[in-house]
Amino acid sequence: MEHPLHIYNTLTRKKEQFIPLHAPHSGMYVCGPTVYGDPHLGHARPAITFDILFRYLQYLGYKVRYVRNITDVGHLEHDADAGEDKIAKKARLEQLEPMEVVQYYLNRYRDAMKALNVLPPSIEPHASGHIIEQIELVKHILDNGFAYESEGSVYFDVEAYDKKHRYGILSGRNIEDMLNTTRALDGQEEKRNPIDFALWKKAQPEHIMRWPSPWSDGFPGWHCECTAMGKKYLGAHFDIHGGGMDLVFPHHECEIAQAVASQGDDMVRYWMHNNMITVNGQKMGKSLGNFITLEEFFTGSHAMLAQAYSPMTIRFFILQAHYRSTVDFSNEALLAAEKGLARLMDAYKSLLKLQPADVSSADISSLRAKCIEAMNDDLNTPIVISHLFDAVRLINTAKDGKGTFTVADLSELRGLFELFLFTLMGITGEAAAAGGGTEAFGKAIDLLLTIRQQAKANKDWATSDKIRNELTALGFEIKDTKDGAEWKLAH
RNA sequence: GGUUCCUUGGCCGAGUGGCUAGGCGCCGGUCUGCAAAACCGUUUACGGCGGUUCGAAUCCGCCAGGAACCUCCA
Repeated sequence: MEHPLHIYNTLTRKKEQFIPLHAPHSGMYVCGPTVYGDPHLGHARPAITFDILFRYLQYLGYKVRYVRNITDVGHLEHDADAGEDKIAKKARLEQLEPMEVVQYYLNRYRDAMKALNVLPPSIEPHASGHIIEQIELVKHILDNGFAYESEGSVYFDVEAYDKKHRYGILSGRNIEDMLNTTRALDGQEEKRNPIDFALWKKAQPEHIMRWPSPWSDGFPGWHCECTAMGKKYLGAHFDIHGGGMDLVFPHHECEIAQAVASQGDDMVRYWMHNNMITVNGQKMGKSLGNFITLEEFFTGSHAMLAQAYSPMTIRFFILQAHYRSTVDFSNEALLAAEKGLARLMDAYKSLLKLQPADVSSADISSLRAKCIEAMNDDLNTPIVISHLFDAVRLINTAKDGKGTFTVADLSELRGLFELFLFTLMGITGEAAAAGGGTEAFGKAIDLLLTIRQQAKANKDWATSDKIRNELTALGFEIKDTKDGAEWKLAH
C-alpha cells in the first residue's frame, strides 16, 4: 500500500497509521443498539461509518472480525424506577416477555440495516447471553482491589483506581472535577464515592430480568458487557473499538477502567467515534424525542419530512459528511443528496453505454489514487465522492459527444464506480427503479417510447406528448437524448 | 460550573499556511417541436477584533454564538 490507512484515535486525539496487532487478521468492536425502540436516523450513523471501515479493511486484505453487540440488559433508569432497566420496564408496560421486546426491535433494527445495505457484522453477541463472562470480569476487578461489594451490589472504586492509573484518560476529565459535577443517582448511599459506577446491581423484587451471582440475584452494570464480550471474541488486546461520540463518557471511559483494573492494561489500540446527527442544531436522540425513525424516512410518514427518502439517499447523505463531523438533518439537505446520488447513478449507466475510441480526451489515471488517498485519510468519504463527481463530468461530456475514452479507460472508470461507490461505500444499483421491474415490463415501456418516437417523426406532438405525460403521471421519468428516449421509475 | 469541540458562500459540506473541493439551488448560454435531462459558464465564503508570518479559512489570544458529554443515549 502506497498510502497506508490512517485513522483518528480519540485517545491520542491524532490521526494514526493503522497497524493491526495480528495482521492479516484485524478485530473491531462497535457498540450496537439498545433494542427497546425503533431504529432512528441516529442509529444509521455508526452503523454506516463502521460498515465503511469494515468494507475498507477487507478491501485492504485483512481478515476482519467485526463484533457489534446487542444491548438487551442493564442501562438503569434514572427516575423513580430505581434499579429497573429499560428492557424490563418496556416489557411490563406492553405485557410482553423481555426477550420478546428484544426480538421485536432487533428484527426491526436488522431490517433497517439491511435496507441501508449495512453488512451484518461477524458476530452480534447479546449482553444477556454473556452474564457468566460479565460476572467473571467483576470477580477479577474485585480480586485486584478496584471494586467493593455493598448491599449485594458491586461498585467500581474509582478513587482507588485513579491512584494507580488514570480515570478520565479518554474523555480528558479528572476526578476532582467529576466529584463536583456528578449528580445524585439511585443507589448513591451504597457507594463510597458518587463517581463510582455499578459493576453488578442487586435486583429489586419486581425486577424480572435477573441472574444469580456471588453477590445477589441481579444484573450486570451497563459497562460490563462490552468489556466482557470484546475480550471473549477479540481477545485481551484488539485493534479498534468504535461507537458514537456520546459514548466516550462514561461508557468507554469505564470500559477502559474495567479492562485495566481486570487485566492491567486496556484492550483497545484505536478508539474511534462517529459524531452525531442533529436536528436544528441539536442531537437527534431518544431522550429529546426529536428523532425520526428510519422507517419514517423510507415511507415519508413524519410531519418533519417533505417526502419519502430511499435508504440509499439516507446512506449517501451520511457519507457526504465526514464521520467525525456533525451532520444536520433537513429536507433541503436530503433532497440535495437524493439529486446528487441520482446524478452519480445516471452517469454510471451512461458509462456502460459509451462506445470506446482510439484515444481518451481526458486523463483519468489519477482518480483511483486520489480516492484511495481520501479513504486512507481517516475514511474521508466526502472527498471520495467529490472525485467521483469529477468522473461524472467527464462521462457526461463523452456522452454528449464532446469527448472519448479508450477501452482501457472505460474499464477503469467502471472499476472506479464499482469499487468506491458500490463495494466500499455500499451504494446499491437499481434500488429505486427495481420495484417490480421485469424484463417484459421494461420492454413494454420501450415499445411505448418507440411509438412516441414515430409520432415525433411525424410531428404528431399531441400523441408524443400524451405518451410522455401519461407515463410521467404514472411515475416514470422520460428523458430525450440523442439516441432516443430513456426512462426510469421515479421513486 | 467542568471537560471536549464547533462557527465556511442561498442550503449542505470538504479543506490545518500560499494552489478551483464537491453536491444542491440561482442566473446566463448550448441542445430540444416544447419540456426534462445533459453540457458549458457566472455568482455569493471562511462569526467578530487583534496578533504571528512575505503570506492565514488554516497557527496564537480575546470576544460573541452554538453543540456534545458530565444521567440512558449511536
